[in-house]
Amino acid sequence: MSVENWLTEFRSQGYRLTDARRAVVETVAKSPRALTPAEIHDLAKEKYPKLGLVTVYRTLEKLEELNLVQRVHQEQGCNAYLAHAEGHQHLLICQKCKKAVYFDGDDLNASFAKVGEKHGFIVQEHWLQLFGICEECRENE
Amino acid sequence: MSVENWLTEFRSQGYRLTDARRAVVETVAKSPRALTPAEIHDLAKEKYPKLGLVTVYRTLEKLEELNLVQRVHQEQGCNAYLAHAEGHQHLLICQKCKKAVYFDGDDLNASFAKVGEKHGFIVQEHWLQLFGICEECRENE
DNA sequence: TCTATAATTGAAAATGATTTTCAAATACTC
DNA sequence: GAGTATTTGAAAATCATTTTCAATTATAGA
Repeated sequence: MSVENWLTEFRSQGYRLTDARRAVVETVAKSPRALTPAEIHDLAKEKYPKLGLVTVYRTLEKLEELNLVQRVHQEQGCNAYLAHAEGHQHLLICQKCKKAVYFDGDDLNASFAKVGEKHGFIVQEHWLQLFGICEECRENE
Repeated sequence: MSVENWLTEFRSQGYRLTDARRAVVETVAKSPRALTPAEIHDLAKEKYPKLGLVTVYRTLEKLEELNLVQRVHQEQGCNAYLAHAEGHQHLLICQKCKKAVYFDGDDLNASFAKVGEKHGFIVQEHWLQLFGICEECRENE
């Protein structure tokens, strides 16, 4: 989904379109990797210098509510945000450059249900994230 | 691994055995679900009333370092600790009572490697957690 | 275009979790 | 049992996040 779509989505929920929000949305939408609120603040200030960190938090809250971004959990912390993929997707993250790629794991659902059954659980959700090294990073060693 | 083993392990690393540590270790080792530092503090104070929250943090740090506990990530937060399983294991967590059960997912490794390959990644680690409702909780509806 | 108004803003203060500091208490070695 | 280095809890410091609030701004309607 493009930056414009995000902004339209924002408007259609009754939220106003401001320069501050535009700067945050563009920053997150264009990033190849998950960013923390502080990182978003730093990057987005280049577009809109007056931007306050509080507004970053408030905008992320709304973007999460509209399902346009998701929070990403990593060893280094659980407060980074990434543009959300359509449908149910999983993440593949490069341990070096932190680039995130979505993949679908539909074929794994049956295995997950079976594992649950074995332990008396009815599985309703799952979290799956793969970590590795991407091609680019391997080449630039 | 039993509480006594944990304490022995502690000693063999040169750490001293104190009542405060014993209380923390017993609390975490015996819990069927992941606990936050504050929860551990509350529970362990029943065994050792003088216990300070700071000591809970410090003891958890050491237990994590010795691979006796692991941090568990959940929707509600990422600061809960659980006794670690032997070898590489995954978690199945009840969304109602929060009980955690380990399972091994060795048969999934090949699928994970293949997903990575498709995107140019060499997969080195993965995080997998299943959430559902356990048998007991279904019965007590 | 101009105006009225409600939403949004950033700064500062408040909060909550975690970490650091430090003097007193203590586990362990000899 | 004495000496010493480790560990302790309380209080202070830190850091991320949230709340408060007066000033600013986007938008709807004149």
